[in-house]
Amino acid sequence: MAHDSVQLPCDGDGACMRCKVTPLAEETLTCSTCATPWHVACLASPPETLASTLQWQCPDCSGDPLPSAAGALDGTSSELFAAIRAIESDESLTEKEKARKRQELVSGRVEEDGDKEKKGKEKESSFLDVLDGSLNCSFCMQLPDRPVTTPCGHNFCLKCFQKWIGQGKRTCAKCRSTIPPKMASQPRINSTLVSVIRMAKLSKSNVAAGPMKVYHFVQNQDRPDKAFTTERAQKPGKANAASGKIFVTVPPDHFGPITAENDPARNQGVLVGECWEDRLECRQWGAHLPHVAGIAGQSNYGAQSVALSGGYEDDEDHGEWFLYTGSGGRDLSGNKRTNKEQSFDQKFEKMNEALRVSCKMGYPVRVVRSHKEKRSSYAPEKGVRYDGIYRIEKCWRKVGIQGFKVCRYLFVRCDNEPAPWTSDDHGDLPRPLPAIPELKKATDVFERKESPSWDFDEEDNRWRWKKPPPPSKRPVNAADLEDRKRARKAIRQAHTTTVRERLLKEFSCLICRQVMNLPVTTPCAHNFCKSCFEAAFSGKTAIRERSKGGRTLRSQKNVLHCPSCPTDISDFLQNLQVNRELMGVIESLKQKSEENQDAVEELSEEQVDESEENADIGSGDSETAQKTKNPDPKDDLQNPPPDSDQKRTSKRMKVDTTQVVADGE
DNA sequence: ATGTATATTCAT
DNA sequence: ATGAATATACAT
Repeated sequence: MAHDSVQLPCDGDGACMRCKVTPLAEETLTCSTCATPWHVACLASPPETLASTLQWQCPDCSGDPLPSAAGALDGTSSELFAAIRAIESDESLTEKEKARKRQELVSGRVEEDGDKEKKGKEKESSFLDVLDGSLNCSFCMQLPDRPVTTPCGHNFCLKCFQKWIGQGKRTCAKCRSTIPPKMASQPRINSTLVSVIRMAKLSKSNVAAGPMKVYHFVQNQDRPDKAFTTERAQKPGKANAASGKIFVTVPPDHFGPITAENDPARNQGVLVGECWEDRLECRQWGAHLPHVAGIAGQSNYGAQSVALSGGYEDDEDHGEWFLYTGSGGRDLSGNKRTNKEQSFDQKFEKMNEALRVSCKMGYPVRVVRSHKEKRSSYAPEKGVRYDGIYRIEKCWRKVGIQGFKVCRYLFVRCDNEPAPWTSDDHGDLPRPLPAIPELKKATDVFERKESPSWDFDEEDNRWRWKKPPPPSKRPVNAADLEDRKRARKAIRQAHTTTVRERLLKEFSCLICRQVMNLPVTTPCAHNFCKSCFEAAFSGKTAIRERSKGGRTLRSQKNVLHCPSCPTDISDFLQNLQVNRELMGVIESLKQKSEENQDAVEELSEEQVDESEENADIGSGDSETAQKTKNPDPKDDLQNPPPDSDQKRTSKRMKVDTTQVVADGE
């Protein structure tokens, strides 16, 4: 640990046992598990977001002393922070009252703004009561939908705010402060507030549905350590950077979400809401590979991802859907990398054609938004953010703002996780296409005729591959391949280790402590290797005496004790039988463990590729993966079932030994 | 193979 | 503002 490792909670008097100061209430954090108060300033890794604050566990309970990263909260957030903690630590409420308040939360309203259909009259939740309505949008008096926050610290729904601005108003509807032109023209969604509202709903569903629902939505505290860059890249900063290692194991032409199976580094996949510093770092996690270009794709195959970076002024972002402009049409001769001036028409070729193919096939297209997109309220404040899967529903050409033709694409979100800007507790549902006025003047309109590859499954209630994704045409580079092999090997070895451990634990000889060879089970139900057992009685066996025959036999017989207990097992010794049932179990377990080992060693590169492609089919939906996966026996080795088999066998073993014991007696 | 385009990034 | 390094796709 790089930081000071001493971490102590507050004592009975509320004083921090580390700095001896009694912190203010706002500086105290209570562990969600053990309810111990801690001084925030003395924590090695204080929670960085409000969401993580609510569920914060103290170092003792989490056992997870992550290095600290500065996570300064702005003024608005601090208010919220205090308000939320007020709910948490409201001592005027008994547990019963808290439960009742929670119940009210459960029955609280579902937030919908005026533009959508109201879902009946819903009463204010206790969450709002506690916050004193301070978060509410002053226009619709509801928790803000797509919240935006003015510099004067007042919150509104994006749509309410835009309506207000649209009426020519330039003062805050709540305090009459002047709204800066930038805020008026480019309101940005307050992601902290999104988290707060989402969290309120979480705590709601938490009470209603028992276990906390896990949302696959990340804030930056969940990000891994700084992405790797090559030595070369580190010298002059990120200019002239080599791209650095790609952490995920998807081929470059992989369509759809990047799932945990393809994330050996974190076993998590690329989650909606994940942010990166820049395009290079984004590339390292596979969300959008091109370092410069906005479209990733191949003209004869399809487009896998796009970046909304504000490079084309015709772009129009509505969050769940947007109008995207194709690339090209600009003279970039020389070493220019930016030239906003369009000097010729765009055509459906190269990347623009790749997008059209994805439209035609209904492929899932990953979307990242860059902070450079200044005109969109949905762009992140900084860096590049993964916003999930979209489909291209239509494309066409029109005359762009600069007078030359541009390719146009209607992107509509279709992800199973909620977008980073909504506080919804569910992903996208199929929605009607928006009306596009510019389509009236469009040429070369193209609409998908066939059924889309990625579509909503009404039974599963989620988006998934309805047709197999196109097979990867791109070889995976050797380094990646090695990574993948290593990752798989590690997983399998973890499994074989547990098999071994179980073998040792349940089937070890009480004498040599090894897995039994030719197991014998005594009437007193102790198990040994036959050889160990016999060796324990070498020179003492009664067998020889017996072979002499005669009446004195019984009286001559020695009393021989079981090596593990005082039971006389001399009779058993005289007719020593290997427990063949038990031996069978042990043999099969040993074999299984060895097969797994062999599988690790024998797996050729082709086989890795093959299984990787199979895994691709279900990416974004593990259940689908199961359904569509080839019934290749190797798959079983690669994804061994959980240890249900083992439990069964070990149970059977117990029955068997009882049988043996009964027989013996 | 070689050259060029591309919605980047950083230094000069 | 402008140039250089960089990776991918695609044309030559």
